[in-house]
Amino acid sequence: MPELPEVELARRYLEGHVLGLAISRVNVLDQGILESIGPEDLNSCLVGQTFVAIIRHGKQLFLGLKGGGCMTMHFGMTGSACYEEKGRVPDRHDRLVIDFNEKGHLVFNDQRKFGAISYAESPQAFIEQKRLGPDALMVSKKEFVERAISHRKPIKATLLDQHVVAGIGNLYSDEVLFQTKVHPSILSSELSPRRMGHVHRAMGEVLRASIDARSDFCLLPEGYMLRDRSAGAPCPRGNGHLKAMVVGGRTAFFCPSCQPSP
DNA sequence: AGGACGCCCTGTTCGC
DNA sequence: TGCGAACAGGGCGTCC
Repeated sequence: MPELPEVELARRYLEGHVLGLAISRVNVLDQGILESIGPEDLNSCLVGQTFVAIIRHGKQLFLGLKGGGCMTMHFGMTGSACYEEKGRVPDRHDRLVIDFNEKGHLVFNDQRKFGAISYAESPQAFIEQKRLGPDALMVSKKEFVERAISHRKPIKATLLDQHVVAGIGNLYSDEVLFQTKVHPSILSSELSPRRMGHVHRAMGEVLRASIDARSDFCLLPEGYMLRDRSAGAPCPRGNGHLKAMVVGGRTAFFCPSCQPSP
């Protein structure tokens, strides 16, 4: 499930593969993934252009165009992007293919179609239009604490709210709360600034650790619950077993012993 | 403002 | 064995 670390890895990957290539054709295989733009318009926005920068904000990617403007890309749950040097063996979940003059292709694949592609004048314009909060890796402790503490809802729901901070999904929110020993259903507004500061620090550490591990959970440090996030799995600190509960409409895994209920 | 749903979508897993 | 229900999950919309 692409969250900030996976999207950052995709950003680096695209940066290393598609910059500077001349776009010759956009082939929309499934219009369902286009958001507020049609295939023809997207085609005319892109053809003849080149990508000059790949920018990430939270879980959102922006492929900046030489002539200004950018293609936006969101991976939803199952989305991925890859560059193919030669002809690609077609996959039934390929949703959009961008051909380059140099013969390569950028393929956007998305099994469950929760992903989205659109066009924006700038990343900033898109971020404002969607009212996304600051990026989880960029936000200062001060701003994060202020924003998060102002919400009277479970801390888990606050971390998942992209308007508060952008980039955290269900899995990493569990890890951040486990690392800080905070129960997922404690109200954000009930946490002291000091503890919320700890959540901020853990958020940065967890996201960076996952990027460093190339998002391979097996390579995460010992003591990370994402190495085995399931009900009944042993607590990484040896304090019993993990438990599942629904918070803010999502399944949260936590350690009842390390993260005492409010 | 926030909670509780429902919907989108499809592959997997579970229960009968 | 086989079928359908439940589930997962990000984001958005609706109603209370």
